[in-house]
Amino acid sequence: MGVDTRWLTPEELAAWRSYTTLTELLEVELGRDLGPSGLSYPDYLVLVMLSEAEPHRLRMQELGAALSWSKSRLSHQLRRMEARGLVGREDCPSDARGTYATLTPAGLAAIRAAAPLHVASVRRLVVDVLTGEELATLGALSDKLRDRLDARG
Amino acid sequence: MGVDTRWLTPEELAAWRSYTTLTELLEVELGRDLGPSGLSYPDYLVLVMLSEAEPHRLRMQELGAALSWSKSRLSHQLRRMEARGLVGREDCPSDARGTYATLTPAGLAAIRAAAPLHVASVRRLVVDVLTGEELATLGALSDKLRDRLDARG
DNA sequence: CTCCTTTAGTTGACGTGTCAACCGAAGGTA
DNA sequence: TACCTTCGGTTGACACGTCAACTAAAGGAG
Repeated sequence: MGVDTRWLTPEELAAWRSYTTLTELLEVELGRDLGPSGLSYPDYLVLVMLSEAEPHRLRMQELGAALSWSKSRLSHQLRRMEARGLVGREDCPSDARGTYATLTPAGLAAIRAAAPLHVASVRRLVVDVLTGEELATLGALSDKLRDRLDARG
Repeated sequence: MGVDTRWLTPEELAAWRSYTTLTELLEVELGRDLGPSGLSYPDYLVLVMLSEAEPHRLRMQELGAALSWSKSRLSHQLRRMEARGLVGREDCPSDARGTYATLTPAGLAAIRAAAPLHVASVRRLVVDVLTGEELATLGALSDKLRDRLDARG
């Protein structure tokens, strides 16, 4: 068994490589565009979540779930960001195990400065390159694949 | 200026987040599925390229171009793989600056063992989840975006 | 109350990837 | 010949992310 692998057809392989190559390039490019702001892409994602919360704080728990990040990834990321003064940590009164991640004034200023840059980057590289219909299709296909990922695991 | 940022519409934002979330999850999942083989995803990509070459070797140059990797990324990756005996390095006779990356017997054995695992993973997570038409659409959209990326820079 | 499992989060070691600085050879041009 | 730029590749410092081990509190079951 295992010997009878169903290899990918040339068409399947081509489509798959197109997709993976794109995502790798895109990630690098988005990160580079964000560079001038002094924020990395992970930094940006964290700050977006915190700035959308009211008040500007979230349990590590919720933050991790919203980003689909592992506990340890989040913990490391916040440690680095805390060292740079972008976020803070507070104990949770109602659950002694819990921790709130909070947005500092410096973090708020940073995300406000970076957001226009990032949006312009996303538009230039993706959103404005596709028609509305194409973008919707891309989103729908992504959702379909994601559902399967979540379902199985 | 810059103040008049064209923010993403809710539809655009939703599609964009679907796409990015998917790719993050997918990357983690593909890496995990490859785990039992002892190879990482980057390892796998390098070995695929070398095993497709005849004889089993490529100039760093070509390898980097084929993978769209930076020189330094490739150099680091090969150093680590060489230490594990998966690849070797040879001087290039015709250009004293050049280096060949070569596939060792251990590297060949590793890729032969890992390939069925990886293909099964790609099928399970992506290829077999979509219809042929959907997959082709995904590939075409990726190509379109990639063209724009290459064109601009 | 005691024990046990689950939940929340942190830490350390390690593989990965970026950037910038560097080195030596190749290939002009004067 | 000498000079100068480009090319091919390596290195070091540092940011990122995974896994596995760990601490400590919460929430049951007996």
